[in-house]
Amino acid sequence: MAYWLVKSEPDAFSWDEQVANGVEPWTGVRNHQAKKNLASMKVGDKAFFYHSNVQRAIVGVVEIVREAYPDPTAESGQWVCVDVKTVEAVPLPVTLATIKQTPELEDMALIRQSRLSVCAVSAEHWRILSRMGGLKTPA
DNA sequence: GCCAACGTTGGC
DNA sequence: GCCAACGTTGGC
Repeated sequence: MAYWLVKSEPDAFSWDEQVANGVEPWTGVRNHQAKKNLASMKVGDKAFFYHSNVQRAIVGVVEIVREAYPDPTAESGQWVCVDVKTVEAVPLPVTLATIKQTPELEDMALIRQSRLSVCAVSAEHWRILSRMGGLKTPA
């Protein structure tokens, strides 16, 4: 099982909407590296849900429930999306500022490539972030 | 609101 | 195929 981090601007699509919807197609990715990550996702993989721009924090956990298929919002058909299911909220949102202050996390793709909207997360980083976020069941 | 990083476009 | 111009993203 792999771990990921997906970004969304709360103004466009927020964690509250994700919770309300339960299962949501993760569409709109228009970056080749992010697309590659989407295409690598497997059912059962987990991802942190990150609020970019306004809040800049990890606020929730989602699970991949459908692997990459053509993004219906892309006319060309050359982009893909996955379906993600709400798992749980992060009790203590982990802010970008905190992540940057944590030496063990400084080589995360999230930090190194701030514009990448779908990032891989290592198992170790996932464990650290889960603990920081106050999650009871760090995978 | 500004700016850095980065992707894309188009002229040559 | 190079590179300048421009647009977008996201942090501050």
